[in-house]
Amino acid sequence: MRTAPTILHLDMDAFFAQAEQASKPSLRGKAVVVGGLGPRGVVATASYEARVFGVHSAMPMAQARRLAPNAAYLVPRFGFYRSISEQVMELLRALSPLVEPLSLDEAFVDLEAGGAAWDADSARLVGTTLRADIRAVTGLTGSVGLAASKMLAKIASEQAKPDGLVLIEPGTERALLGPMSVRTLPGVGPATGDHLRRAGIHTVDELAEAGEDELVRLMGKAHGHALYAMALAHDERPVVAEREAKSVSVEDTYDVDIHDRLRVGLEVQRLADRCVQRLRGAGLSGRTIVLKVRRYDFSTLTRSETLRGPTDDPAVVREAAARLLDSVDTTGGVRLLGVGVSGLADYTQEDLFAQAAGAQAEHPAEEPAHEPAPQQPAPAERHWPAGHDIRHAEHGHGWVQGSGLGRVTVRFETPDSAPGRVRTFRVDDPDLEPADPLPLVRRRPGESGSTPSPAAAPASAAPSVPSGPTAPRAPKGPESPKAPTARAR
DNA sequence: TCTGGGGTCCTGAAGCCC
DNA sequence: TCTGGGGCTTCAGGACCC
Repeated sequence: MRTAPTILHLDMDAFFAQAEQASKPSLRGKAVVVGGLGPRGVVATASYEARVFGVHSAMPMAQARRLAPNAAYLVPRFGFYRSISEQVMELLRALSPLVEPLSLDEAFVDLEAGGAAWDADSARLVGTTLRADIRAVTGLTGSVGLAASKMLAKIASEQAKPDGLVLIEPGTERALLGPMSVRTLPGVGPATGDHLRRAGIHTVDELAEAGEDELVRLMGKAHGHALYAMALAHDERPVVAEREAKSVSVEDTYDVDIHDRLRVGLEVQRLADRCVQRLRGAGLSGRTIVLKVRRYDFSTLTRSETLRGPTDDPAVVREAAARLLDSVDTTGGVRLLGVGVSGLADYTQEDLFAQAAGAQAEHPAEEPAHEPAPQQPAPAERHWPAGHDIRHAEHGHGWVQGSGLGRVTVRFETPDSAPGRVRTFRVDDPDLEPADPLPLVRRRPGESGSTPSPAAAPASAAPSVPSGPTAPRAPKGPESPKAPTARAR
């Protein structure tokens, strides 16, 4: 255990919601909820103004709408958030080569490894400067935790929220942790929390008093040992800059349960193709194919099959997924289907040749990621997702406030304008076109352009384009194909 | 109230091999 | 030849995280 609080944890405050507020002046100071807008959507992030009403992440959207009917409801724009995240990560990498991104809005930094800090005073100075730099470059606020271990740095940043900095002095950890709920500890969720509570363990102190043997008996070997170590504030995990992906998967929840077995089969084929696209985009192949089925009653089951060798052949993955589906009873309907590949391996030269040969016969997988889904409207009846940027030939830049019944309502404003006016158009108005997000902070003339600007980001303006394999990596790691959602706890 | 999507890690059962 | 046991892999499910 190091003796100086030189591990930094950065957590952007209500990241998605804050980014939307920064880009839309009329939403500043207002309740903003970002998440899926379908009947089965959940909240990805709620602004602090929305949290006052009890809205929080992972809550069903329908419930959020009941709690905060007047909030602005927006779909996530991952390309936009990713471009901001890259600016932030660049600032972190200037501090140390050891930066471990956890998601778009969170990362650990080993300040000592970068020579940026060596004691409490220097660490605090780095944290303060970093927060100011993030504000200057992105216009957004983030909270910083500083401690001698990852676990405590994360707990510190949680305490610092929103828009603050907390440093935990080495030597004070156990006194600080002791009275806290066991749920504070990473890895203790609802199930483990309940389990411990039933055993009469509520606080970290009680966890430590229970002793290692008792915790192993209660929670199993790995979890028991880990819990005991955390209770004593022991955490030697290093900050790891490069992480390799272990699996790649895609899944879809359907607005309405699917009962037709044929349709279930077709969806599984489509998911298999999408999964392979992601796999190939990451330059990977995999050996184990996993099918995931969530039934009408929310019961979830998985079936997997391990092949003799790794593959990135869409036909092979499709066939394996179909075989796995054969062993699943879907009567009653399914609400979610997913296809994943694990047991990943690097692309091999042989694979490349095999694909080249197969590609001529294999057209489906070569289609773009945004293959037209059957339910997608024809170009004539254009779809304008809430919150996305838009440009009008006469009125300029704005964003979609809502659409329906053949109309789209647009608010014309930019990040550095005053709150703008609202106008309504026909959805097929030829003067309207999707636009790229504008930078949140306007660069002054003569300023270096080394930092990527959100406007340079891949177009989230093309709303039907998912964060496919060719999109920039989510900052979980250079090879990680995942596009994590935000959090707001 | 009715629960997303993308991941990671762990456990336990079962089968296989030596 | 039979049995036991350890070690390994595969598979399914659960918990957790953002």
